[in-house]
Amino acid sequence: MPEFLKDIKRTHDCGGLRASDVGTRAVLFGWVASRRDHGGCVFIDLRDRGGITQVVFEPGVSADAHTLAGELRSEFCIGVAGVVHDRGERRNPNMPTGDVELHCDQLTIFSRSDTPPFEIVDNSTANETVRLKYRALDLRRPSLQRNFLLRSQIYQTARRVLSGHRFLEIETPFLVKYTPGGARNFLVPSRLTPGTFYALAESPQLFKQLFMVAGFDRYFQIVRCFRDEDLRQDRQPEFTQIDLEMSFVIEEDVQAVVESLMVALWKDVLNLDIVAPFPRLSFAEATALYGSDKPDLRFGLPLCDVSDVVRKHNGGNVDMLQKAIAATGPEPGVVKAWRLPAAEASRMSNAEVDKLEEFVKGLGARGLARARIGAAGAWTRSPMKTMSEAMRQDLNAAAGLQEGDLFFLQFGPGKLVNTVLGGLRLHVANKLNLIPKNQWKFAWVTEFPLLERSDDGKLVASHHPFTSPMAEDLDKLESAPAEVRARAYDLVLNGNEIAGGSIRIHRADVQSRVFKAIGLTEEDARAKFGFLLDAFRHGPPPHGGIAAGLDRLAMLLCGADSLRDVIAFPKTQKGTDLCTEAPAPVTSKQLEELHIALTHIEP
RNA sequence: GGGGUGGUAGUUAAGUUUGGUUAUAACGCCGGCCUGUCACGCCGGAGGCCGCGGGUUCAAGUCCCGUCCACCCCGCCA
Repeated sequence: MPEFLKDIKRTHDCGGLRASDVGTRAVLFGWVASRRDHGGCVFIDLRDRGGITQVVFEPGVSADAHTLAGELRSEFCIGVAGVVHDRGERRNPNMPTGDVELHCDQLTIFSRSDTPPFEIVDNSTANETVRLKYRALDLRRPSLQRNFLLRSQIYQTARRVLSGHRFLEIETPFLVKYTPGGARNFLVPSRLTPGTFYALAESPQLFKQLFMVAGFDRYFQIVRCFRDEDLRQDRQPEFTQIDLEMSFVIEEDVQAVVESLMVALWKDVLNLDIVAPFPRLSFAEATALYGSDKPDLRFGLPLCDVSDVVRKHNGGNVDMLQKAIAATGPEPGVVKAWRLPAAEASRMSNAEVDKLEEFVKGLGARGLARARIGAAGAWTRSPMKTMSEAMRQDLNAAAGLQEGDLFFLQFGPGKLVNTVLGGLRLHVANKLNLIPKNQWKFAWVTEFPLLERSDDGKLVASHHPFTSPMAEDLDKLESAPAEVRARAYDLVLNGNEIAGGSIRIHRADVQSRVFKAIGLTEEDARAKFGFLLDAFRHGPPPHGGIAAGLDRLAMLLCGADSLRDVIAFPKTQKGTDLCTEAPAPVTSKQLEELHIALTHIEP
């Protein structure tokens, strides 16, 4: 008696059989996706990662197999052998294998299954919580299997493209020295040196710069990074980057490599031809027009800065606007407007418009000044009734307002105004379905500010302290440091930041001026990055690089809604893994070994 | 740290506004019948700490307070 696995080997996967296989014997292994038991005749949909094939059990073909098939239930793992038959008139056009079926004459049940906690189907309605708990079952769903197939293709393409550009794949440590600034690190206690800690690397940044000093010239790595920050739909505490660094380059060289990678990814994964080079816009343009440094360019509807108009009229007899432009300090007050043209505005009821105020309050706004434009530029339903006619007319002209338009004003610190109006632009566009599907709008956002104010008003590096300032702004490093632009660039796709990088500083004099600008003394710098500064004393090449978020790329290429659908074992928003129940307490013995005592919390 | 949405059979939801008999449905599950289904069909059945803890009340899924969990967002993410 021939045995499955030993004598009877798999001949196809469950997506492979076609009309051309009719008449041949085939052996399939997989899981019972569904059964339709007609008593005298049993149908099984058999699923594996390749697809689904209908298997038929009839007493006339094999009484044993037919009897055993009566025991089959969802998610039993089985092997079947038999002859491939043409389904003729009864074919199923909805399945790739729908022209054929396997008439099973040998069946083995490898293992049985409890009733699954949710149905293993593509359009599963099961709550994500229960799916994450039973992640292995969730990962059986064809749509998730496809996501990981595409993700695997991304690794292959990245390696092929970058190797083709002479990049060397070299690994860097995860257990690294804690460096302050930037993302919060996960800490790992050292048992061998009690009282000291490693940090989990938030990125290989400093190591890849050492590679350039080492003369590797071009490095890349598909690398896990760890950041102990709050999670989002597009942010996980551990995530994967396609990280690269190149010597003897300027911005365009790095960007060209990334563009070639994107072109190849879209071709290999989606068989789409995207056009490079991608358009460029400066950080100043992006935030001015879209209120964001990662603008969604699939639709227009830009913002409009009307600070000058309001300033010219000294607030136009509206108290809150007067106060807004009078604000001074590190964050001068701005007034920005957003116009929703009549065609779209007519699709929003006044009640819906009023609801937008609640939405923007959630973004941190105090309120939402707004108006519907009536005949002859009159403002209706506006809370700013005291506004002077002169300023109203100037605002109409500045924003290009026409009858039927909706008009929104936001004022205050520039960053908040941009968050609010940029968020409103996206919110309304989503609500009104103004964002075209199946479009890929890549863009480089360039000329980021080198420095920014932290909460306590001190200047900090906005990217990292090794980012090179733009040559034309170098002389402002001491006189107007906040205005210095960096040789930094982000790649943006459909409103997502998918890569970010910069040309680095390789000159010691520039590096110490940047340290000085962020209030870092020579001693501080040595304590924090001494190993890098030491290396840079021995002929560092000019260099720059970038890191692309592989998970976000996978999410976009898969059309997934969340990073959790392209990461095999993702964390929840509180950073827990519902499948393994990490993080978890450890024993007091383990803590003792590490010389760690818990305060306030019992182990 | 802050704002919002949700939690009711295995699953997805209704019921909560206005407290009142035995908490409803679909899918799934179990048993029976069925040789052409593919959302199979027909007959029968089981299945509930209404997230958890307190309170108000003659009476709480429903009202109040607290808390936990999940999701979305702001801050944060050099």
